[in-house]
Amino acid sequence: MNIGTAASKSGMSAKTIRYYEDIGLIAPANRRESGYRDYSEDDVHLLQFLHRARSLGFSVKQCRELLSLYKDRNRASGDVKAIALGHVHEISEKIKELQAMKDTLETLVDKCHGDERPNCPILKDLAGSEPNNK
Amino acid sequence: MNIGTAASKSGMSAKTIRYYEDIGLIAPANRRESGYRDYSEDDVHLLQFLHRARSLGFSVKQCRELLSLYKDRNRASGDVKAIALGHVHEISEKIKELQAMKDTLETLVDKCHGDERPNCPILKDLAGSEPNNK
DNA sequence: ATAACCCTTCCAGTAACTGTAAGGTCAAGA
DNA sequence: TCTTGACCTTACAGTTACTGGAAGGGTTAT
Repeated sequence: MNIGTAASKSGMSAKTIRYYEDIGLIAPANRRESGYRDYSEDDVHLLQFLHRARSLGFSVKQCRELLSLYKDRNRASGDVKAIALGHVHEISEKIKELQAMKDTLETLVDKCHGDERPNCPILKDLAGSEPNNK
Repeated sequence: MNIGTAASKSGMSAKTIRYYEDIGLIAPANRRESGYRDYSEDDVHLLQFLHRARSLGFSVKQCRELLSLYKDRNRASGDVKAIALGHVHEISEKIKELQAMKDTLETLVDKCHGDERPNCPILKDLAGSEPNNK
């Protein structure tokens, strides 16, 4: 099948598939005489794997590791678990960070009357303790 | 003061300050005869504003808006509040997304025995309903 | 004077694509 | 058969917000 078909079956764009080939995340596709890339169901399956992993927030680098473990019939389940756990940790940290930002901003927004008057607590906070109306 | 001093006072790197000047987020600094950039306390204050805004997750583009509101003595508090609220919304969405990822991954990790056997539920999930041990 | 450290500009690299341009291929309808 | 439109190709630029490094000049203290 053509790249467009493989793209819609796997959920990613044709652009992305070519990109993954470019960076060596996936092997170069077979080519027809016309030069068009030609994909099998197995190829699509691999693309789906990648799509799912990326949508779960694994980086391309992590996908590379997961792929090599996926392709290795003797891989240890523990290796995969370690990658996943590491990733869970990263995600937790990111959530904490965002939550802290959100809390701060919500506090500021609450304090802001949000009318036409120029006195804004949000700007005051950003400007620090000693606002400077240059 | 030199850029290094302004950097440590404001909490950002000298590189970043030059970069902000480059992209026009801040005005070009005054120069000494030597060509060195020269910063005043007011400049540092502006840099601190930016540092705080960036650390709260505002994009550079949003910082540009905030800055122009900050410099405008007649700005409406409501404009600032709108930007902040929009940003809070973005952050909330991001948190939801990450939380969903984390939940999925934790479920998978729980199912994984994590030993030396190659049968891994995480890879199975990534591979979809019809695993293919090519 | 010499070391140590600061500053300058400029170019490249990062992550993971997306957009665009210029051109070749394919299938279906007039 | 010709044409139209959808699809494919490569290659290069742009995105975000910086960071790293090279090559070279300025400043300060000993």
